[in-house]
Amino acid sequence: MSVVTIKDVAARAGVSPKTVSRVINGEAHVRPELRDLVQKVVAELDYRPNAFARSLSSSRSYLLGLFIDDPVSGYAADVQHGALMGCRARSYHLVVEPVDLTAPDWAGEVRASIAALRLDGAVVAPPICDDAALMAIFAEAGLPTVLVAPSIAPPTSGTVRMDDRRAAQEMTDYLIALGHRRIGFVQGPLSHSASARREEGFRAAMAAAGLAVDESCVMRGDFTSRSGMELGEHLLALPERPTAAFAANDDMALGVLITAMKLGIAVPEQLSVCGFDDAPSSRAAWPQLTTVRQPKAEMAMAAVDILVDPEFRRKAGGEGSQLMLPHEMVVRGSTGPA
Amino acid sequence: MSVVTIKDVAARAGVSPKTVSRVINGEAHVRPELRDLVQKVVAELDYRPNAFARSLSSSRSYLLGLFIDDPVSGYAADVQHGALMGCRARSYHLVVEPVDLTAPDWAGEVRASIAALRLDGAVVAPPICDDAALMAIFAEAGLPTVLVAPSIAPPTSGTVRMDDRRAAQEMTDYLIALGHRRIGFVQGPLSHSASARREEGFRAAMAAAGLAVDESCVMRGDFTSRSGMELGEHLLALPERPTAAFAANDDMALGVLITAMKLGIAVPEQLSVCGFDDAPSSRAAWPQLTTVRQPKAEMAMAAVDILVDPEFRRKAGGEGSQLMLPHEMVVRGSTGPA
DNA sequence: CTGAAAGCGCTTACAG
DNA sequence: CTGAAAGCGCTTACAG
Repeated sequence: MSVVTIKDVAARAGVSPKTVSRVINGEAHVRPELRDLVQKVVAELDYRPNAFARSLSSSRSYLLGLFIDDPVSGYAADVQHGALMGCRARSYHLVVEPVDLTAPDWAGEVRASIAALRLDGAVVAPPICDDAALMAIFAEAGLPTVLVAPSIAPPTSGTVRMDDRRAAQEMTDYLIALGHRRIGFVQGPLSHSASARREEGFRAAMAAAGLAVDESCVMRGDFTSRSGMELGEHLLALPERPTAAFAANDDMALGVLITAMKLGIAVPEQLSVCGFDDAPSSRAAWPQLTTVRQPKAEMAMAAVDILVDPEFRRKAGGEGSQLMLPHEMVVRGSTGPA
Repeated sequence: MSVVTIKDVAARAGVSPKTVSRVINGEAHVRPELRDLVQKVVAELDYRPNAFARSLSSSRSYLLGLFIDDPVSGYAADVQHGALMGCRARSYHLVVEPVDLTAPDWAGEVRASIAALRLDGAVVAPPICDDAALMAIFAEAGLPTVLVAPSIAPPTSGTVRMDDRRAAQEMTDYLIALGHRRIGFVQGPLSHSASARREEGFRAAMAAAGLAVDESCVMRGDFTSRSGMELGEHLLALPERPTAAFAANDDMALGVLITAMKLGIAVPEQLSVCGFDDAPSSRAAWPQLTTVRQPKAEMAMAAVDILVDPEFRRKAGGEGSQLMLPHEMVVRGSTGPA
């Protein structure tokens, strides 16, 4: 049990607790010899500052909250991993707070966490980062907040995102370059702001290539593979079947893939299928899905950096910085020439 | 910003801070009228005890650590979700601590977390719950520790698990009942203790049915779908091809399924495939995988309960309790008559 | 550059 | 049943 306190270190080093505090926190104005001495004693005694005492007397908790809708999804896991790595690199700790906007007292629970834990900052994942009521709670608590892939950009400490629109456009350009002209699009749910941006990118690319979008080939899903399967049945039963299907996420693309398989439509020979996210399901499929890698972990890590590292924040554009991280097209076996 | 302190509540209620403290912590010996009055004031002022002050003066932090190998895996996500729900139900908070046993100073990082956060307890997920060095750190720190699905049962505060051996036996029984006699088995990696238990169950069922296990049909994978695909190629190229393949987890089963599909072997008509875990990948496949649902979230929630609820702990068998939670066979489309 | 004093917001013992 | 005192282990302001 670590029972070494700052007093023990001070006594052993023959200095005051305040000097030990200075050394630990890397403050200036300590003679080099003293600094070295204290550091030596700290190491010898294996002293670890009590985070609670620290945060009780200072205004910092060294704790960041990750507010997330559904911590079980693959998306959430990547975001969390990134946030975790960011915290670790900076000696912060991460408290994961699931937020269920449909629960009766979700707001009370969020407020309780903020108040009890004196969080130093919040990282908020989609889709809840688009909820105005939640944002209001953070603002009211004066909690520095960085949003990951939000739809809009409310006045928070910052946002980190990727260019969904452009990525969808690139994917569509790629399909067009393969010779596809009749391309089905499976939209994501309206509740996820990325849905709209991905659709915009798709339409922009089609328009730029002078291709008409047949609205009977555009249908709305809910990001589950089940909806992809159902919509796939409609799409593939169309009198004039599309030669390619682009789904707004991988799970739905997987659903389309499965339906094609059931119907005996060969992928990619008779139908190219592509998704978005580079989710685990994109690799579980066969053929593996062509998709867009979303820098989920990187976005979360950058969010942490903005929160705790003044220098990083400055470089990212200061308070309210809007960081855009690069994505990546991942071409696999599910797409081919028309 | 919540700046209401215990003093504010005490002053407004006309009692001492100590009385407020008693009410908040549900201690006995407070006159009902006073109790009601204090509770009313707490509600009015929206008072939230400062968790740090609380843990500084008491010995509790109201913080539990979830120590986990790879927070990105689907397994981890379920475990975490359960732990989170357990904490929420009891006003604890969860700090997720990834442990990479291959990192140079993982032990130092674990010690630092324990010391800085004064954790009240640790929930440890597989496979790291089988690491002796890690267990030694917890023991040395005097940290109550509950293991989820461990292989062995070192002297910790408790373990929560399912009966892997029996579940594998039931799955094998099921295949045998379907008429399968020649059954391939894809072993999990030796690093996961469950691998051995699942194999034992498979062999026990075969033996009980008087069936010989052809060792050429038993091969070791590493729990990835890639290994399942590779081993599937060997398995399905065998001169006497098995009519069923049982993989020690879903990802590998999925790999076998994909290989079968590539080779034009119909599932389940020509080959039954089943996995273990009820991972997301088991549903992403087509046909969907027959598998065993492992009560991952439930195990983690029970681990939290053992840690923080004396009554639950007593019911579970007191210190060092060994809790066994029920699993469930999930029969889907990937298995059929031989 | 260094330290003595006070205080963060609670709870633990101890009285009564 | 209730409260006054002391203290948890740090940091903040303030001196020097």
